[in-house]
Amino acid sequence: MVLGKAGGLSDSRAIKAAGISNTMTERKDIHNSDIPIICQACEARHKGVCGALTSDQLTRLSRHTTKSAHSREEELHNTFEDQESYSNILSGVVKLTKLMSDGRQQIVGLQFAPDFMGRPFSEQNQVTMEAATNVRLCSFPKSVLEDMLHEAPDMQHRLHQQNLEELNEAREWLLTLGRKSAVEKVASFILLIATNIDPEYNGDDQSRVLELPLRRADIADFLGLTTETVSRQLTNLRKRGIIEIEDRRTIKVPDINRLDRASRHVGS
Amino acid sequence: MVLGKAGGLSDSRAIKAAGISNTMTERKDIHNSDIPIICQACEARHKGVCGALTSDQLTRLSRHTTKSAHSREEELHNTFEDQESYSNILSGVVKLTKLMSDGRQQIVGLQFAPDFMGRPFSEQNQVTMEAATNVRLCSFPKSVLEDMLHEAPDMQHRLHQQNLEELNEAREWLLTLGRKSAVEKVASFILLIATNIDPEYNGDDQSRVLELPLRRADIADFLGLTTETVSRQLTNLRKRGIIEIEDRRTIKVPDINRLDRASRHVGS
DNA sequence: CGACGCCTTGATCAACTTCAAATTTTGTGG
DNA sequence: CCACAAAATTTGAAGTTGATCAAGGCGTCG
Repeated sequence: MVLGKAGGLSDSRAIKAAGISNTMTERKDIHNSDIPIICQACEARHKGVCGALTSDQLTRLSRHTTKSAHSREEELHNTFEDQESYSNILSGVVKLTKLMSDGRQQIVGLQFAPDFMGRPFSEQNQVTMEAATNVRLCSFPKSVLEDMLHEAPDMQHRLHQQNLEELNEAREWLLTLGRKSAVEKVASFILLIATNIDPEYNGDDQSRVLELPLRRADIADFLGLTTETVSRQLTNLRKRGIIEIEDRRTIKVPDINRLDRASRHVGS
Repeated sequence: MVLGKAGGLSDSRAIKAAGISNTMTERKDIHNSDIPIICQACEARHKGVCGALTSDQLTRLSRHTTKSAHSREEELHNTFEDQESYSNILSGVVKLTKLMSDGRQQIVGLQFAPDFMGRPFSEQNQVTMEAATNVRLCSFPKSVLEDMLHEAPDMQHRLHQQNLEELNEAREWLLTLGRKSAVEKVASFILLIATNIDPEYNGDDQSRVLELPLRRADIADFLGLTTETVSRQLTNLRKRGIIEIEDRRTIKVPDINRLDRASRHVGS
């Protein structure tokens, strides 16, 4: 992953590990003194695959690590500087899409920080990865990561866990695509975002404001609908008071339980 | 898994390991002399997770192994004789389904021999397992298998591989459910069966006869359609000469490439 | 035979798509 | 900051696909 847009003209900036500054909050507990600086503020060290590594292993891995930034709609590849690589998502949302020869398209998954991107020990699965929002990645050469996987079974295990989670999500989505109406699909999507983006609480527990990481056309590709239908169902939900549309990318959910009900019930 | 139909009245027969006979062809190369008899003819020893075990490990596992038979439509549980368990599919097809509270249903995956059923190291994923055809299982207590997984990293690895394969299939199916027309869906289903059931060749490479493991209602639940639509699209394909319907459960595919085209193209 | 389960076929209907156009938002250059 | 062009979204009207409702056929099992 990293460096993009097939053609070559890309505005992604690759930042050598050493030169990082803005996102790295270097002050931390003393316990972190042996954690590589580049890793200290990284979510992947807690919830991601890197959490399985000792500080020594982390140090070795970090020596080959490269961070990079990518802008919206950029295609992400598992290559960096001619090396095959894997990445962790540091921030942003990545969409996994499948394309048919006649142009029909389906988003088959979304990945959020601190997900791991790539498929060690597995052949291609014919999905393309695209930045849905601006995205920052932390990438390592395949070989280095694979060595690490061999010596840290826990890391393999975490990867397995993530893959199982993806399988659960894919199956949940099969139900959504196969059996839900257009409104239910849109409600399900908003709910998915609400549960994956760290929610911004708004006084009480129920009301929250969401930043949609996808534009209408992407939502449509995710839900197997058209942009027009997505738009119509959003206004449908708005008129029923289930959501408020603050601006096209931001939605307020006054009562998440009502939204949840809307994602599983046909009637009004 | 094993023993079924929630209620209790079930015609599944549990057969203690020692007493197996019919499906076990005991003659085998001398190399197999140290392979447990119960495992000798088992596909799971080659393509399944058991393939990662040494004959010693296999022997230990087989001591706690129980084979069982289940009939069509029986619900399969991860329990046997009050023990939680995992299973390998010896023969038959198992459907994984999701159910909504209002009765809508979606099949989210099919499993064929010698797939492993169960989710070591993972919480529930809210799917129910049902025998689509008559099914034979080989089950082990959870604890025994989990111990085995700990001492045989290769077995974990195979399990991971199978899960990745399931993820690929689920994502492929997301494309089918989200973006294909009814005919394309039905064609895709037949193609899926053709590639998963060991095909019965018919002279040349292209023509083959398939036994459908699902009835129309199940196919509909798999494709997110109604039985009526499935039926209509099958006759549609028949009239176009892409399939021949020998009897409701058996279909002949004269040219698999035409079927493949039908699964991805809209027109006639 | 007769009942039941399963599948097919037909007619009508509703949901979603398609086509078309208006409106809002965003980006760019002066 | 404004003007203007391009992109994204919304809205409307008409068209299609697949669902729903309703019969009828076929095969199996008692």
